[in-house]
Amino acid sequence: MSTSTRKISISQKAERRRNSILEAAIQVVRNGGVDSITHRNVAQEAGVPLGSITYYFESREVLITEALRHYMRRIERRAEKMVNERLGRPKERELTIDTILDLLVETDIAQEMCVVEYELIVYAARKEELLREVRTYRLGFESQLAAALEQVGVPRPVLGARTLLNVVDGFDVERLIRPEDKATDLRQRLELAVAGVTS
Amino acid sequence: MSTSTRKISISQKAERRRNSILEAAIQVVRNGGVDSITHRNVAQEAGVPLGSITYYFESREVLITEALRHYMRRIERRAEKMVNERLGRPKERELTIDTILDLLVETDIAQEMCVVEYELIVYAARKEELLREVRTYRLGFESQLAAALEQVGVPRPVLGARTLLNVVDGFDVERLIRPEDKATDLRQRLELAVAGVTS
DNA sequence: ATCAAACGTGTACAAATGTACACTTTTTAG
DNA sequence: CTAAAAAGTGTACATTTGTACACGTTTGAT
Repeated sequence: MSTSTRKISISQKAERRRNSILEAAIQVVRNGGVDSITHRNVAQEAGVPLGSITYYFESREVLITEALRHYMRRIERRAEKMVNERLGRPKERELTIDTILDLLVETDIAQEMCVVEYELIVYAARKEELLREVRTYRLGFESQLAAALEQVGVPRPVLGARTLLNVVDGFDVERLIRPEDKATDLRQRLELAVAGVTS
Repeated sequence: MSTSTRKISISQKAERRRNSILEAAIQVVRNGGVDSITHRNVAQEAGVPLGSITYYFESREVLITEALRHYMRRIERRAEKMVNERLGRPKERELTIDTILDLLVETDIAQEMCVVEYELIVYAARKEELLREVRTYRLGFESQLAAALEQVGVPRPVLGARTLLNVVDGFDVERLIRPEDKATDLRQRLELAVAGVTS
């Protein structure tokens, strides 16, 4: 049994090391974009020797793909956590359009996130397999939002969800271009769009 | 006089050659992204010798920047032309929300365009000077749309314009991920959003 | 304790890249 | 027509890149 726990703890250590490389890779993307993901950059950022990168990832493309997958999973976890916190006690306060919008705005707060998000999309646009994963990653948010909208009694929840998410995406793109803008403005625009959605 | 015309025609020729390199560079971006802009790729695409690239552009970064500028100017011209065609005879039919939406949808038709557009934005996000130019490039559309909305009597034209453009951007991003979708869907979403804008 | 096997690292190398620059070709002035 | 100057091109090279792989180190069974 001691051997098995030892084994597990070792593979856990390796797992952590692998993860820290992936974290470093995402950080590199944030700072310099996907094309600045090089073995040497990532190794330096992660504080591991060059050889470790090729040891844990068989090629640069795999490293990039895994890093972007890692990013998607992290965002999914964060979003899930936020939904639970916000909508955790369904009987205390009932679901309203307002809480849905709050959720959208607050899930979106991570300004540094959107940089990686669009790097991801632009990169994935040319990689068939990764693109499929990005599709389901984003479809997840869409269907969650659509379900929430339906619950609130919105006439065409799917179309509504898509439109609202379009506004969020467009806002994020705009924020890439005008980093100074605050997220409060997003709330206004969502309210504007939601007026059409609810009618 | 013959000398001067000769001079002009030569510099025109050089200008055309430069332009064809820029066109080739944009084509390369379309196919493989900004990072596939290499001297050799662009030279091959343009059908010019390698040395010509360094001759016309002092560095790779300048080449990329100029190519993206070239792209922006082309889109601006195209949009202007489309506005003129659509709204050219102001007395024949008056401006309505519907014609504005038509314009937005039709200006957006170029699916291959959006690939370059977001490559541009993601690249420019890290280059201060180019970013400023992208800002004014996009502010141009925003203020034109806002003016049109105001003319139609929309209460908050600037906020409305931003929101509608967000929908368009979001739709384009979505189209990067789901290339099969048609632009008819964009119309529906804009109608949804516009219901909020006009109220 | 020992040794094989898995794990991890440092180095070396081939390929690709940006760019300098010697060179040829074309243009222009006298 | 001729020579100087400008325009354009081909080549060579230093640098950066991904990656292979020989080598040391740690782990686990006996």
